[in-house]
Amino acid sequence: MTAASSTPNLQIQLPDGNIVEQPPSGTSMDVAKDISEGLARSVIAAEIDGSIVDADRPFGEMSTGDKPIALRLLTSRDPEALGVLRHSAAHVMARAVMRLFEGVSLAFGPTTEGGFYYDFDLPEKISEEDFPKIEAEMRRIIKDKEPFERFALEREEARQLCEDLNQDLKVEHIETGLADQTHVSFYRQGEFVDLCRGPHIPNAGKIKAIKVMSIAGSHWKGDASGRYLQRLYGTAFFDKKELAAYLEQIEEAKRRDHRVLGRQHGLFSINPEVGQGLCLWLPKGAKVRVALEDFLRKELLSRGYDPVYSPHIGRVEMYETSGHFPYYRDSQFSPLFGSEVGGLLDAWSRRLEEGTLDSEGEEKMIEAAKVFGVALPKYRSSATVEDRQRVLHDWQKVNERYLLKPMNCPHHCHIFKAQPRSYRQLPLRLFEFGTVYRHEQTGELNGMLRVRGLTQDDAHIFCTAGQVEDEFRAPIELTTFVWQSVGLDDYRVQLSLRDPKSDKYVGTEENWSQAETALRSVLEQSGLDYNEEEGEAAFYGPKADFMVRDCIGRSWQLGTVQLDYNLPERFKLEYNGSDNVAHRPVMIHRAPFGSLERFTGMLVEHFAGAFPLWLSPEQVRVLPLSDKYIEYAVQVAQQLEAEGLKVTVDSSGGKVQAKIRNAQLELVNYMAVVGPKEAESGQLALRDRIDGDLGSMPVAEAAARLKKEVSERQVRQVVRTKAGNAAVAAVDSDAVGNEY
RNA sequence: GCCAGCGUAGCUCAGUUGGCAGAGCUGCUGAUUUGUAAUCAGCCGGUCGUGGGUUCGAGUCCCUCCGCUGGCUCCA
Repeated sequence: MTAASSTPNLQIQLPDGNIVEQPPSGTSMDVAKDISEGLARSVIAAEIDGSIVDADRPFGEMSTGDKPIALRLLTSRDPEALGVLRHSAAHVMARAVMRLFEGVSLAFGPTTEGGFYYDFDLPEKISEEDFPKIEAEMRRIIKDKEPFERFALEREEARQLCEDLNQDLKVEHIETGLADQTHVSFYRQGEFVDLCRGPHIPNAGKIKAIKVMSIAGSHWKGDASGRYLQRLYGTAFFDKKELAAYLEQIEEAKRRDHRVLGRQHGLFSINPEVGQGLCLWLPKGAKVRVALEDFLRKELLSRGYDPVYSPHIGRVEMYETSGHFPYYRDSQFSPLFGSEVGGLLDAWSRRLEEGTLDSEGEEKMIEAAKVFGVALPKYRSSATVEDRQRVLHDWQKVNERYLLKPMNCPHHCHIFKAQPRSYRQLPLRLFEFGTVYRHEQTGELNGMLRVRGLTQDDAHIFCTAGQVEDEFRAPIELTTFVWQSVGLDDYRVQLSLRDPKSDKYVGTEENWSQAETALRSVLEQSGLDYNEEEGEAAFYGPKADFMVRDCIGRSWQLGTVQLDYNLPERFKLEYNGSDNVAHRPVMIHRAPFGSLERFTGMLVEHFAGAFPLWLSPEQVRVLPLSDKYIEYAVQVAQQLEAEGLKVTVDSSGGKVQAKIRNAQLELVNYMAVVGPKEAESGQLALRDRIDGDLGSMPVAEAAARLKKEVSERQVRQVVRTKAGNAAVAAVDSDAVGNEY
């Protein structure tokens, strides 16, 4: 197609298999132009041999050998293109900020799931009032349609350039983060030059819709002790309609906020006087939880789990054995001491460990302990800090210290140990809805999603190494079953494996590779969508975490299945094998819900408060036409209750229209209107929250209908249609079972 | 824990340059006796998150603490 030149042309293979030729200076854009001007206009970037690059990168820079270069032209229709657009929009935003503010130091500006951000260090505080002028400046930049021009420099030149530009964070990054690079790339857009890996869109005019979303704090390279930066969030799209839809989705998420709906519908309450992060389950919320617990308990019992119970506190020594106490000390509530001097010795011991206790302070501690009647004769004669700590620790051991339990597993390990175990008893599956307490940082607390007192649907499976595969498969099947039962069918799994280069892991090499192979093969067989993350495993074993996507597209990390080689070792768990020799079991932690608090909060948002019948705290409300029919209404309610349904009677005055409106707004699944006709014939007029009036029918018929819906755990997915419109619409009124 | 914003009745919110604390819903009382998304009237309800300061005077301006929200860091 193009004229031959002295250097040999490169072969470019298009997705349809066709091969075109380009000189080494040719670009993806040139290929596009050869195909059509229209295509060239819509090209955003290119995928070359699997990596995404600028559309104007010469092929010569990227040719790796004699194979044809695989080229895919990306337009706004390709999902990858949006990321490129947003990254460029981040540059545009940074450029606008530099035009508007003095002394801006640029950090990083990556894309995120919903848009992008850019971190800045600048003397002035950016506030929301600045957003309109930042957006206006961005629009001016976009209107100029200036290109993004890439150039590469040697590291030292690059460092010098950043220094000349007064970009000290970039200088630091070149010196540290990019220390192993010989060349680094920059992008220039008009007066704005930024150290950047790219790729970028051909010119700023491709950005059709932008919005600056929010401002927040962040830290340089994520180090909480590092330099404090201001993070400006924004988003960008190829189309104004897409931006509007995105903003609408955010509004929708706000309307579904479980904290708002939880209060509005009387599900739960979190009150600072009760305690930060400690939730009160109000009767209606508790009914939802009971339904979830009953459902799961029944499943577990039928799947070979044994119920157990354990107390809310346990001796600190047990958590020293498990390793939780020393390792997670800062996110636990302080220990409860059997003796009033316990707190003093604890603080004393910590100071010794931190090395923050001078001899004067040490003397004061000794004196203070004496006041409490505690003499520690061996303390002074102990030479080393370790010996002194041991003296304190020995005293603490005989004087009880308890921890509000942060984990159930140590208790369950002791249940395993409570009797001699034979291989014939394995796998042993112990489950408990165990409430644990963790002193989460104040800034982390979030409604029911992050609390300080939470109930895990916890279980620990003790099994032989050979049983790992089966015992890993079963909880995964259970988890997916449980989620489908509540109407969640969009999920994926993250398999977290060890980092082969690290030595922080416990357990033998053989166990790990055997376990990782087993987990991978289970996930492979299950057909689940999963990805592997090397280095993300816990130090004690590999794990599979479940991410669920709710009906408005948000991801939640909920259930988990984790292998553990550590606790059986620490608690010296053993079973007698068929060879009559003691063996160490493998332990599996698993929780399909994660925590009842978080799971319920997520469900509230997923259903926008409108629970399916089987989970609903108020399944039927009987509405007497007037006071005259309250008696009959109560009778109907009793009949429905006798069938196991959750029923209330609205005995307030007023018209039935008002009662219906209230019941609809309170998301009661079914209404039963009763008046003279029904009272005479032993009927009720059933009204469905979703489909409206279903007509009169005998009470028994209505009960049977609802019982069927409950037992099938039907999820008739509900979606709010428009802003402020409380109407709920069935996506598919013929939906049965768990499908929607 | 760090940064920013916010805190007025049970809930949602108004409250002007500093000048007598308001509305709707909820709740209570009464009237109404109702057929598939709002019957009417009256009443109750607040040390304006806490403590201090500036001022003749503070919901409003300043400081402290507490709490909430968003983000950062963390998440066994």
